[in-house]
Amino acid sequence: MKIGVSPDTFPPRSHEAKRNSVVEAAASVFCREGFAGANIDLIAAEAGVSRQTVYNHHRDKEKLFVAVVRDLTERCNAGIFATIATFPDQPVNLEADLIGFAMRMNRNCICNRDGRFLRKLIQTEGERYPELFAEWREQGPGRTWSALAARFARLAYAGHLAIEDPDVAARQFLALINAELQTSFMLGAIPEDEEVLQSATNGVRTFLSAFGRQKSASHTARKSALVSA
Amino acid sequence: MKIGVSPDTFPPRSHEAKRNSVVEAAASVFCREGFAGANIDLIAAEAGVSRQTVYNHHRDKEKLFVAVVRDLTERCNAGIFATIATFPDQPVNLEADLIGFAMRMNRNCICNRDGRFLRKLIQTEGERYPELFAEWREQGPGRTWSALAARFARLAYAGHLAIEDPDVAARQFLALINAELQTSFMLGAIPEDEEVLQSATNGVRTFLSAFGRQKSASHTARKSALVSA
DNA sequence: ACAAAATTAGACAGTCTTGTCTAATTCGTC
DNA sequence: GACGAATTAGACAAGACTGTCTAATTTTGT
Repeated sequence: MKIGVSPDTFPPRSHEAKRNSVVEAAASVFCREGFAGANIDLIAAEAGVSRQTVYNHHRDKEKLFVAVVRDLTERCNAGIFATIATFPDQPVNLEADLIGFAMRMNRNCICNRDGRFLRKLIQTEGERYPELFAEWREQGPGRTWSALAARFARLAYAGHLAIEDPDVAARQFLALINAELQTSFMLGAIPEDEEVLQSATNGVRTFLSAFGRQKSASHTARKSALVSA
Repeated sequence: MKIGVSPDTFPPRSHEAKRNSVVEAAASVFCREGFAGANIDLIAAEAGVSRQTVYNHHRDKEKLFVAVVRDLTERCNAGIFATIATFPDQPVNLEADLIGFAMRMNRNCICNRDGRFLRKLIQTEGERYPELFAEWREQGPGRTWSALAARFARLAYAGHLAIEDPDVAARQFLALINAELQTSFMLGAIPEDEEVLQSATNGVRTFLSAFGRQKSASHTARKSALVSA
């Protein structure tokens, strides 16, 4: 097929490009419909590919599902580590810097397409593939949490925070910055930027009230600084 | 109801009891297999009832699903309100009382059967039934969060806490006490009592570090009080 | 005990889905 | 341009599931 003359004819794609199309379409359909409800014909159509091509690349539905989860896990972990690399080790304005970091974490790792998809697949099919998700658990939460904990430990060592257990603090940091987004996450919705910013801001402020050294960020003194929705 | 004579013969159950059996079995199967993967024959078998009886009580699969969600929503809300009624309005030992409340919340509302099932159904099928889950959202998180916020506002008014926005504090309280259970929740696992206690204890301590009035609960002064896993 | 209502097992048609197969077409590469 | 590999559309068998129907049995209310 030569470059499309008509507007609805797409240029041909390579072998690898088709493989990726299939995995992406499969991720979308598995998330929407669940494993049992996902229809291979629909995946093929959504990938712009024939059904036989799906079976050529991935032997059967189950292998395709595993490929989807591995792919998402890998990309999500890469994104999380890339974002953790932007952690404010030498903060200028600790509150502002942590809010910025929280926003990057939310936008690039938790609320983006891959993050939402992976979370939903783990939630819906986690019990069906124990070994697959044990693998995710080790490489995902296990390593990313301790990487984040190390950054917080560094901040504490430099005297910016008073943290006793960095692992606990890291988990609580993540919990706090997402505290107001739980309902959206449950329903699979994509929260608005404003919501994300508000949740991150309120979360970081409470985090600093608990772990900050100077009392400037204390709750009793920040009445006028509340985020206006 | 006559007691069964032979050990593997169950006594007959009333019309209503069978209806409940069906809804309970359906909740279990919908959660395990998803809506598309749920098999009516399996639900009937698990309920100890014939397939036709399922169709007699609930016209079709979709109606049955809706009945399951409404039932779970109602029971979960009742449980949450009953638990909120045990909130420590006149705390003796604020930390211990809040940890106790957090444990009740977790055990009776979040980690119990109904809570896990409802959460999973919302996560997996929420997008398919927008109006049904909008209803849950209003009656569940909407009302329970503000009820909890009212209790925190009362504690603040009585001088036990320094809270600026009770709604934010309530959401952050819930986020903190579950901060260490997120991975278990994702995989649908039932966390051990020890895990729940540790998460609740660490969460309440951080909450009090941020919102407490007296500095006795401050992070810098509680090194020796850390929960031993 | 009797009549009405509910329940049961099983058969059944209709639909859908998976995974295979084939023959024709297109693509990548030399 | 030509050859081998990849892709395509479509048919196809095998199986699973939903929802209906029937005839027999059991339960419930009176």
